[in-house]
Amino acid sequence: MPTDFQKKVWQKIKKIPKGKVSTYKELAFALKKRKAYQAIGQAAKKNPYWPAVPCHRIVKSNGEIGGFASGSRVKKKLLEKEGIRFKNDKIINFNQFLYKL
DNA sequence: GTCGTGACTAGCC
DNA sequence: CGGCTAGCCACGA
Repeated sequence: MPTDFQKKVWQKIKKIPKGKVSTYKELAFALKKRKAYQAIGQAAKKNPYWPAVPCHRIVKSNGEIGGFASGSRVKKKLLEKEGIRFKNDKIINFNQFLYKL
């Protein structure tokens, strides 16, 4: 049973257009709880609607992929498929792909 | 009700 | 620039 918080988080994530990414921080800020970035991660992890909810478009604020329940390798692959380039586990031109809410 | 954990971030050394 | 610490939020035990 999803909580309101999680639903809000997923709702935000779903708004991220293809080929773009967002950060936990931005998401938290959009939810009026800028310090809940870790809670965002909790919601993503418990996300039952994957991959309906593109939680793979959420990355760390420094441009790294971060973690991923199904494996960061898959996450990277999905993002690359959408046109995002990686340098090891960091996004190249991260700011360019960043989708600000 | 309290404690520990986590897909985190910012600050300090 | 790399490593460690503290702080914040939601969730499960």
